[in-house]
Amino acid sequence: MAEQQEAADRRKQILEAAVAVFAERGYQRATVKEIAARAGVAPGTIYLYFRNKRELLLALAETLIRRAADTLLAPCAELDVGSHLALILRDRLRFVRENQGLLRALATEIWTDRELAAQFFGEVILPVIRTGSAYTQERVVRGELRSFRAEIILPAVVGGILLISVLRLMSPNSPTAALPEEEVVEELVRFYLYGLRSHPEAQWDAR
Amino acid sequence: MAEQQEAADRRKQILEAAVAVFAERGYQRATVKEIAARAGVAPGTIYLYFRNKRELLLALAETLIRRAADTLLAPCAELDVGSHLALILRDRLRFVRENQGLLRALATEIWTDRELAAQFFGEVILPVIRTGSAYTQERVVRGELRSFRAEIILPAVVGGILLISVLRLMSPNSPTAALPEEEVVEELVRFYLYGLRSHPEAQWDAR
Amino acid sequence: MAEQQEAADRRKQILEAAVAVFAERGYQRATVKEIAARAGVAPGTIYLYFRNKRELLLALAETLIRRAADTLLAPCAELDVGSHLALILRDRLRFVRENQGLLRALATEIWTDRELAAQFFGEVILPVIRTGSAYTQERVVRGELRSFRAEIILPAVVGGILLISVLRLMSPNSPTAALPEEEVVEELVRFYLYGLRSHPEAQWDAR
Amino acid sequence: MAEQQEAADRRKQILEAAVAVFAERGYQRATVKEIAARAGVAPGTIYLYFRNKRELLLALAETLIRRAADTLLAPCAELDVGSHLALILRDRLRFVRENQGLLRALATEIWTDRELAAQFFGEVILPVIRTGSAYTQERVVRGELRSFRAEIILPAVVGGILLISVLRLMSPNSPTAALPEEEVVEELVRFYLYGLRSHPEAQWDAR
DNA sequence: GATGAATGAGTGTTCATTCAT
DNA sequence: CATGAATGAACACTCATTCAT
Repeated sequence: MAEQQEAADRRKQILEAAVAVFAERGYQRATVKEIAARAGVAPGTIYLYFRNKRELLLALAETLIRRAADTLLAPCAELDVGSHLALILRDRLRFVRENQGLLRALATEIWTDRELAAQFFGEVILPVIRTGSAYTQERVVRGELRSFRAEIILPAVVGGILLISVLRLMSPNSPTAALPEEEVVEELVRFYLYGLRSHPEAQWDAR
Repeated sequence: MAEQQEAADRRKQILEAAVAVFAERGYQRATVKEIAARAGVAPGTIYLYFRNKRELLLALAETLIRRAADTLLAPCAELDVGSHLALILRDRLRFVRENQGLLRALATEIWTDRELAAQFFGEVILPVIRTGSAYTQERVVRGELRSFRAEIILPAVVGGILLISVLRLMSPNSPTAALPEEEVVEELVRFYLYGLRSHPEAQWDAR
Repeated sequence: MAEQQEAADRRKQILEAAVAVFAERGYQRATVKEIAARAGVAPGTIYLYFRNKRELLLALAETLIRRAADTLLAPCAELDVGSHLALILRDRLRFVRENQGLLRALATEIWTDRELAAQFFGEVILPVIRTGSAYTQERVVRGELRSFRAEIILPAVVGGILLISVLRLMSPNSPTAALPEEEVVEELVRFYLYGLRSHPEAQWDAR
Repeated sequence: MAEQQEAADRRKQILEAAVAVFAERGYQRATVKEIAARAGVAPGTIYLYFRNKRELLLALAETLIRRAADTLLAPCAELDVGSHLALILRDRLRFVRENQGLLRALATEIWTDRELAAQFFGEVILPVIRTGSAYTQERVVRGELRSFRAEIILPAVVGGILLISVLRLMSPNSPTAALPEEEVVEELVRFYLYGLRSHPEAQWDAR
C-alpha cells in the first residue's frame, strides 16, 4: 500500500511537471527531458509511468475531464434565478482560472489531434453546456425564464466565459483583463438574465 | 512589373499551401517539404520568399489581420437595432467560416508564441470587440440600447460566436453543429437584444 | 549444501530462460527483463548469478561445449565401418536437434564476438571434427577406408550435417526438411562411405 | 541521367559502408552514424536512400540474391564429370570468398528475422542446391553418376563448402584454414565423385 | 538473498535550413 | 531565380545495470 501511494505520487509529480512544461512551451516543443528535469526524475523514469509522451497529454485530458465532472455544481432550487446564475458563472470562471495550465497545455493540441479533440469537446465543453441547459431548463419549467433554444444559448454563454478568461490570461493589456472577477459576474448575470427572463419588469440587481 | 506579379503569385501560392497544411497538421507537425509539395515548388524556393517556417505563420497572421480589418462592417445607422445586430452576427459567423483554415492554423501556436498571441488577440480579437463596442455604444447614445459595460459584454458576445463556430467545426455531433446558421443568428439576436435593450416592451422579431 | 543446490537451481532456471529468449529474439534483441520474467525472478536477481548479460551468453556457450564433449561417442571397434558411420551421423544429427535452442542462441553472436567465436569453433566444431578424424583414421589404419585428407573431408561432412539440420529448422518448406532423419542418415552413409572406402566393390547397405 | 548515376553511386557507397559495418559489428551493434561516417555522408543522408536501418539490410540481402543468381554457372556438357564438379566447387568457394562481408552481415540477423531468413535460405541457399541438383541429375541421366537422392546429397555438399569457408574465415588457426583452395577442391572432388560415380573403377585424378 | 524502481547513456529517425548547380 | 540533395542538431524512447529496501 505504501508503494502504491508512492507510485501514485510519482505519477502526479510527473503530470504536474508535464502540465507546466506543456503550458509553457506547448505539447510539441516540450521535451521529455525537460519534463523529467522539472519533475526531478530521469527521462527514463517517465516511461515507467506513461507509455509515451502522448500518454502524458491524454492523462492530462483525463484529469481535466474528471475535474470538470467533479466540480459541476448541483442545481440549487432554493436560490432565485439571478443568484443561481451568478453562482454558476462565478464557479465556471473559477474553474478556468484554477485549471489554466491544464487548459493551455491541451489548447495547443486540440486542433489537430482527433482523439484529444473528441475528449476535450465531448467530455469537457459539451457536459458543461448540457449541465447548464439542465439548470436553466428547470427555471424555464418553473416559469422563471422564458423558453429558449438551449443548444444555441448555452454555447454562447460558455463561449463568453471562455473568451473573457482567455483574454485575462493571454491579453493582459485588454480592458477586460483588468476587471475584478466579481464585476464581470455581475455584469454578465444582468446581461444573460435580461436576455432570458420571462417577466421583463423583474429587474435583477446584484448586491 | 510582370515579375513582381509573378513573385506575388508565388508568395500567395505558398501561403495558401501553408494554410492548408498548418490547418490540417498544426504548425509544428507541418513540414516545409509538404508545404512546398502542396504549393508545387521545391522546399528551397520557400526560403526565397520567407526567411523561415515561422515567417510563414506570421505572414498568415498578417493575412488574417488584414482580412479582419477589411471586413469590419461600416456602422449602418438606417437599420433598427435588431436588424443591425443580426447583420453583425451573421457577418462575424461568416468571417469565421470563411477563415476557418487560417484560424485553425493559428490556433495551434497562439498559446505559446508571444508575438503571435499579441498579434492575434491585439489585432484580430480586440479590434472586433472594439468595433462592436462602437456599434453598440452608438445605439446606446441614441437610446436604443441600455447603457452597459462594453468591455465585459462584447467579449462575451464575441466569445459566444467563436465557441459556436468552433463547435460546428470541431464537434460535428453536437446539437449546435447541426443548426442552420440563420437560426443561430435569430436566436442570438433575440438573446443579446433582450439582454441590452432599453425598453423591455419593445420585443424584436426576425423576419 | 541445500542452499548451494538452490543457488544452482536458480542459475539453471535463469540459463534456461536465457536460451529460450536468445533463441527466439537473438542475443541483442533479448532483454534482461524478459529473461527474468521467463525465469520467474526479478531482473536484479540475474545479476546475483551473472556479472552481466554477456556472461549469460558465455555461460550458454560453456553449456554447449560441455554437452558437445560429453556426448562424443566412444570409438566402437566392433562395428563395421558403415554401421559405425551411421551411428556417428545419427548421433550428430540428434545433438543438433537436441541443442537447437542453444545453437540458435549462439548463432546470432558468433559472427561478431571474437571470444564467443573462438569458443564455439575452437571448442565445439573443431573437437567434433577432430574426433571424427580420429574415428575414421582408425578405420584407415585398419584398411577399411582409403587414406584421405581429414582436415578437408571432416569439415565437409560436419558442414553437411549442419546445413541439413539448419534447413530442417529454418526452411521447413525445403524438400530436405520433410525427410525422416533415418533416411537422411542412410543416404549420407552411402555417399560418404562410397567416397572413402578402400575396396570399391564392397557396397554398403543400411538395414 | 547524370543525377541518376550519381544517386546510384551514392546508394552503392552507403551500401558498401553498411556491409563493412554490419560485417564487423553485426546488424544490431552497427549504428547508422558509423555507417554514415564510413560512407562519408551525414546520418540524415542515409534516409534519403533507405527508409530505415533495416531496409539497408534487406537491400544487402537483395544484392546477395542477385549475385548468387548471376554467378551460377551454366551447365557445361563438354567437360567430364570430375572437371565439371571441380569447376562448380571452385566457383562456389570463390563466391563465398568474394561475398564474405555480405554473408557475415546477413549471418547475424538470419536467425531471428523471418523475412530475412526466408530470403536468404529461399533465394540464396535453395537455388544453389537446386542448380547443383540439375547439374548432377544431368550426369545421372547420362550414366556418368549413380542415381542418388539429391535433396539429401546436395545440401550435404553445399553445407560442406560453407563450413570449410566459414572455418577459413572464423577460425584461422584450424588446419583447414591453412590450405590452398585448390587442394581443397581437389580433395573434395575426389570425395564427392567417389561417393556418386556409377563405375567405381573409373578413378578421377585432378591435374 | 531478492527485489524492482530508477537511472541515463546511447540509438534511430526527422526535418528546417543551406547552397552548389 | 529555382532546385532538391545534403546536412546535422535535436528528440523520443529503450534497456543494461545499480542499489535502497
